[in-house]
Order: sequence, then C-alpha cells, then structure tokens
Amino acid sequence: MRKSDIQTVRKLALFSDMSDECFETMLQGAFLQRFPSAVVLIGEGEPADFLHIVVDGCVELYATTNGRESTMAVVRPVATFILAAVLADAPYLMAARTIESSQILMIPAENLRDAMKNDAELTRAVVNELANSYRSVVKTLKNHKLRSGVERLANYLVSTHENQGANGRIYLPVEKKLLASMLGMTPENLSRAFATLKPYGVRVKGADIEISLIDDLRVLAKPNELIDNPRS
Amino acid sequence: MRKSDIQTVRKLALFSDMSDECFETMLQGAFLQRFPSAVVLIGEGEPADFLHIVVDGCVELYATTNGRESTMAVVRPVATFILAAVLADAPYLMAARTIESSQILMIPAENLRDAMKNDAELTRAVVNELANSYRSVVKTLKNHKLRSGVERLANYLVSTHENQGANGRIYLPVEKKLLASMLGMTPENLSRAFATLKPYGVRVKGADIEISLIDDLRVLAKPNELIDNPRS
DNA sequence: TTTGTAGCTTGACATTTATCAAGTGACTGA
DNA sequence: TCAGTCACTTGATAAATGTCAAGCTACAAA
Repeated sequence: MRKSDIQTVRKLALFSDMSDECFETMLQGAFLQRFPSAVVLIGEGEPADFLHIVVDGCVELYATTNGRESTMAVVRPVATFILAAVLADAPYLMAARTIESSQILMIPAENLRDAMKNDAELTRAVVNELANSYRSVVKTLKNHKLRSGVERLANYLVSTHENQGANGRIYLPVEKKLLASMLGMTPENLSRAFATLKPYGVRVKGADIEISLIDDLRVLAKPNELIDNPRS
Repeated sequence: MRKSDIQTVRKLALFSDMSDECFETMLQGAFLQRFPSAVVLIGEGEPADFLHIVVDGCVELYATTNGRESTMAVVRPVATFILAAVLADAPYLMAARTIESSQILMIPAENLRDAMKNDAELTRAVVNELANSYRSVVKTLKNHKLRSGVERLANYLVSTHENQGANGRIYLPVEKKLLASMLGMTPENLSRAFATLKPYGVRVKGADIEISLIDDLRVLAKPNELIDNPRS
C-alpha cells in the first residue's frame, strides 16, 4: 500500500483523530486493491468481514428482491460504506459494485472493532459517521415517500446545479440508467421526466444539462433543507 | 421519577451495561412525563435538545414537505427515538407525536454526550443502537423502492402474523389511516389493497384480520430476510 | 468500413396509485 | 336522544408510473 494512499485515508474524518499507533495496527491485514468497472465487491446477505473505503473511482450500493433491483446510493472518494453492517456484525443489506475502475481499501472488520476498543477518538468519529449515515438514509426515504418522480428529478437537478457552481449547466456524473434507479424510476420515465421539465428551462444534450430557468425550476422542486441538504 | 420506571429504562439495551454512577448522573435533569394522545413532542427541524424514550404508550415519527405528510416509523415501549439527531447535534429530520396516551422520558442531549465520554460501555451500546437504527431505515427504503403497495401490505401482514403467534388471525395495532401512511399509500388505496388480498385468504373486520391462506399470501408477498426481519 | 452492442428516447398501452365524491357505521358530546 | 365527527369503504375518474416495442445514436470490436 502506497504512502500517499495511506495519507489520503488518514485524513478521512473517520480516522483523522485516532492515534498513529492504533491507525497502523488497524491497517495490519488491510489491503488496497484496484478493480475494473462493474465488479461486484460485496453481495447482499454476505457476512460483513471488511470495512470498505472508496479511495478512487465510484461504487454503487444496490439492493434486490424478487428479481427487481434498485440503486440505494452512490459512493465517491473518499468515503466508507457498509460501516453499519461491520459494527452490527450482521449481513450486508446492500450489495456493492464498481461503476468505474476503482481503488478500494478493505479493513478487516475485526481490526476496526479492536481499534475502537483502544481508541476513544476513533469511536467518537464512528458514532458521528454512523449518525450522519443514518440521517442520510432518512433523507432519502423522505425524498421517496413525499415526492413524485418529476419532483425528485427536479430536486436532484437543483442540488447538482448548486454543487457544480450554479452557472446554468450541469454535467451528469452518472449514466441516466443509474440516475433513474437512484431516483426510483425506470429509464423510460426519466426521459419523460426530463421532457416534463423542458418548460422549466431544462435542456438535455447527453450528459450535459442546461438549466436556464433555475428560479422556475426551484418553484417546481420546492427544495427542503431537511431532505436535500447533505449537511445539517 | 418513580423507581419502577427507572428500573425499566435501566434494562434498555442502550443503558444496561453502563455504570450505576454514570447512569444516575445522566438522569440528572431528565424528566419523565405523561402526554395525552395526539401531542406533538418534537417538530421537524428543531434542535435536538433531548433524547426521547417511549416508556409507555406509542409514538409516531413522521415527516412533511410541501403540505404532504408521511409516517416514517412507529415507536413502541421501551425504545429510544431520534438518537442520531442528538449525537450529530443536528436538527430533527422527523417530527414525533403521541398516538395514544404515552409516558416519555427525556434526557438532555448534553447529559448523554457527557455520559458517553465517561462510560465506554454506553458508547458501545450507542454504536450498536445506531447501527441497528440505520439498518432498520435501509430495510424500510428497500421495502419502498422494490415493492408495490399491495406487496408491502402483504408482507406487513405476513410479518405481523408471525409476531402475533401465527394462528390465522391478526389484530391491527394501529389505525388503518396510520398503517396506510406507514406503507406509503392513501387510506383509500389501503382499503383496495385489502380487497385485492381477499383471494389470498385475507378477511378484514375492523382491526381484526383473518389470515386463512398464509401459504398463498406468502407466495404473493415473497418475504425477504433482508427487508422483513427486524433482527439480522 | 461494417456490424454489433448499449444507452437512450419515443410511442402505445397497461397497471398502479391518487383524487374527488358519496355514503356507511361507530363513537362522542351536547 | 340526537347531531356531529371521524374512520373507513366504495365508485368514478384522473394522474403517475411501468411495460413492451421500435428506432436512433454513439461507440467499440471485427
């Protein structure tokens, strides 16, 4: 494992305050690996043996039942995923796969749990991370229970527009098929939702989206702090 | 605060392993209060000043946006709610109200956070509780993204049937209006969903439900361990 | 270049879900 | 006792969403 990669991980909020000693011990038996796109990293229902950290690339968390499949979240560097399963020592509730070539750090679950016993700062950070993960899923659930498909798309566009500099255009960071699944709709319906937003200044050219009437779009979207703001 | 109530709370998984000293210190400034039905205990977006524990009665967690409202969860004794907001020191993402006369223990957020600094067992229990809360919301989200309304109802009936002794009948513990909101549908639609399940041996008489063809119902519901099992 | 292949879009249609309106029955409070 | 309210149900209708099929485009492999 390269020193620069270790530095990157060390700076994660989850690990930044723990002691050097505990950090190094925890990384014993951890490994950093590069995977090509579309590789399934973990399967739904498997025992949680490793904490995973996306160091580079992009990972999709998804769930299936009865032949259906849905994207639950998309994880970008540098962030952990399936922390809760590791801590509860329970099976993964979501599967994970790379959606582009990705570098993944895998820390044995045992190591993390041991490190938490010896390092109060780590434990504090874990509590924080978990609490925020929980809040993030609650927001997603609110988004789905309280809004229609078009509204979810509109809010996604408004948020993304802000995150990307609010300059009247967006570049979609994921394929539309995946975006549709994130938003809980079919690809066909996403196309139609984009068409519905045309009168609100949304023009689609591949992954490039023009947002010319952001105020009108916001009136439709009615963004809500307690759903759309990742912080707070 | 009565001794018997303290005993009850003490036995909570969250507090059972902490030291007597920390437990008592934590309860300084805490108060146990009885509320009538339909009282709003906390509002969406308010700062998280207290950890709440349902000692008796029943509490609904719900969320609103843009005039719409949806039930996120129902909390029964003895359990905590909005732990994550308290730990993240962030505004409540969900509002809470009693749905029957209830006794609520409120522990100042500060006290909990202080107690965690001094009691490693409490911290461990908090991590566990948080991880399980997270997993619970993920299951709810999967339920909504992967199933239709009728399927959600069918699975609710199958689960409830097992929890209530699997003897061919169920007593609905909540009003149908609330059940509808929990399941993410309108009351009208819930009525129709029950009608749809008639050929699967579901007969409704008020809050009493007869489940005469549980095997057929299970074939329709296709229950999934990783959605419907509260444990694991 | 050709030929796939995959992502995306569009149309036609089916299904699911919501909305509006009306009516029933049970309980409550005057 | 009676009126009113509320939960619930049902029907009619509308809106949202999914499915199936076809076609288009861009990109990649042969």
